[in-house]
Amino acid sequence: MPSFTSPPDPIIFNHQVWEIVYQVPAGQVATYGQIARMIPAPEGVQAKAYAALGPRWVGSAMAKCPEDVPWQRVVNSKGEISLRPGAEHQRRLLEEEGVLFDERGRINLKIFGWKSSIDEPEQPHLL
DNA sequence: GTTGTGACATCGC
DNA sequence: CGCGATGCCACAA
Repeated sequence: MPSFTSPPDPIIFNHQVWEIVYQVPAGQVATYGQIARMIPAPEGVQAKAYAALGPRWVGSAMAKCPEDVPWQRVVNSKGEISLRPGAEHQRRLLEEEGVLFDERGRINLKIFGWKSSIDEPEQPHLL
């Protein structure tokens, strides 16, 4: 199983990802892109490359996530559970946490989207 | 050495 | 809002 674009320090990066996922409270979900943006690009990695690969790095990190990590709370930007065996189980776990799914099996990120501290920029003034 | 793939995001119509 | 196409890196066979 390819690590899919492992950063210079995959161990460190994965740890960063897991640490963030740990911070996701039950009943809320975070997206791969959101998590990727919360982690600074490792040295030697172009910002553009990181922008394109960050989310996937997060994905690969989740592929190796320990059981302690609530990987179930990590979904794609569409608020949908990624294709993968056990998705039904994941959905069930989220429902147990109070996360509601649309008829299409998607989560309303407007409601259940995790509000990370650093990902919550100050609201711009509408001049 | 080449080919294929891999838990995604974003832009355009 | 939904669908289609594109971008980018590293590892494995």
